[in-house]
Amino acid sequence: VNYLKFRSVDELITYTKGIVGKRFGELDKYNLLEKKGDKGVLGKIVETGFYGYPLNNDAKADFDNLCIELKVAGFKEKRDKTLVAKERLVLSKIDYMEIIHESYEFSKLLFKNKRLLIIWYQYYEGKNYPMFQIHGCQLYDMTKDEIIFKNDFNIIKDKVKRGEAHLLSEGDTSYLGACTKGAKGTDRTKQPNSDKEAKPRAYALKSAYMTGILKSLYIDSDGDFGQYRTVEEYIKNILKPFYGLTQREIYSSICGITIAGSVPKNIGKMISDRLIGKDRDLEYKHDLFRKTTYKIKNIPVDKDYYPLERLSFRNLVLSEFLTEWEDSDWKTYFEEVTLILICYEGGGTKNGDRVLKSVKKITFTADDIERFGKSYRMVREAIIKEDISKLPYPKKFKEPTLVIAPKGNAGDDAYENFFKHDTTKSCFMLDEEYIYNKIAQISRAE
DNA sequence: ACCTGATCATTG
DNA sequence: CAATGATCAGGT
Repeated sequence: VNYLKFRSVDELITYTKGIVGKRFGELDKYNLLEKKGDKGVLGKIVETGFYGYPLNNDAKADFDNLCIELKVAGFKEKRDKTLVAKERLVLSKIDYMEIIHESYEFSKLLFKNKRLLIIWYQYYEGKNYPMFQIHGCQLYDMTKDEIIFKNDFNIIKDKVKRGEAHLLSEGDTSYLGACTKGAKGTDRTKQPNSDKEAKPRAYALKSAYMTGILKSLYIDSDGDFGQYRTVEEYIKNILKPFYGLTQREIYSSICGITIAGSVPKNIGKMISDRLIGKDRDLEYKHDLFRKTTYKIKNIPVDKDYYPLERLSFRNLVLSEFLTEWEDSDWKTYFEEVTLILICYEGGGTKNGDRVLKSVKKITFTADDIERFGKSYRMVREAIIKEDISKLPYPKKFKEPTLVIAPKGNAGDDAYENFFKHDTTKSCFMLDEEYIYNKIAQISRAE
């Protein structure tokens, strides 16, 4: 039986606004939170405790008559105080045998409906669900992003068609990810067109996309990308007038002052901050930045795009490594981030005299992610055993990968003082050769 | 000539 | 005043 409780969208929204401020504890009239392990429990609590649907397996407060699907999603505050979605939103399982015969339009796959009624609650690490509070609700029309969804779907489909289901990764696509499914990472399933068994995967709205939806709660926008289709195009267009110029020349031409003393090590970042925007302001600069996590990096390369330096990431925080790799923030970060590399050519030249060459974009594949997992686990083990010798020092790897490196001020003894403060004086760095290979892969694909 | 640990100017 | 984004520079 379908409960046609709401006859119009307005009626539904007006009623739903009443949920804001409530906590799961007070909504949970059937004590569903006491049982553990049910992933969809929050949705059920809202369906039964707020919309009054009966508690049985068929109970679905999906408002089919209005073509609206209910989703309960969490957000959290990051260390830098920005708000992000807690996790990706998993949709249906990908049936490898079926997908190759499906077209986007008819794929039963994704969303039963194209409008989502999202109820946002705030999640706190290590706290209890009954205390979590609902902060807002929103009707999101996904047809706005249809072009990208369709493209993402076809990327996944084509890969399976080529017998490469085992090579699928979240990095392949923009909004619609193929995320791994199954409690054990060792589960494998059959695929057409190849004898290799692949990890079972599901369609999911990437968490960066969910964050984008969250932002549309408080940033106004019409979702118009204007003349640009991709972030790369947008950035290249901004940098176009400066190709062939040195860092010093670019800086003085945009700031009006020449660099007198020593050249700041982050002169590239100072330039990209001014020209393109600071990383945290990007979302306000252009809608393109809204639903994917972009990170702008500046890097010196030689004439073949071989990096002269490693890529550094933010300082390691001990407490972040309490989480196992599979559920870690670092894994999510590497899965979802798109690095924009602004390349300056400068073999034999010093910082400041390097010449703006080009822009490259890299994302990480499942294979990359698994390698990074090794480094992560080494840090985790070092922390658990309080033994710095377990850290992923560069010399520990035969092949280039993600390694640990000091990052601080004179006198900080990054390794000796590794356990002193939660935020360490060390960071992850990505090896030059590794980056070179990523750049080469992308250039080949183009 | 690299690696890899160390360091620095800028930023929030 | 510590975190960030990156380069510097000493030892091999």
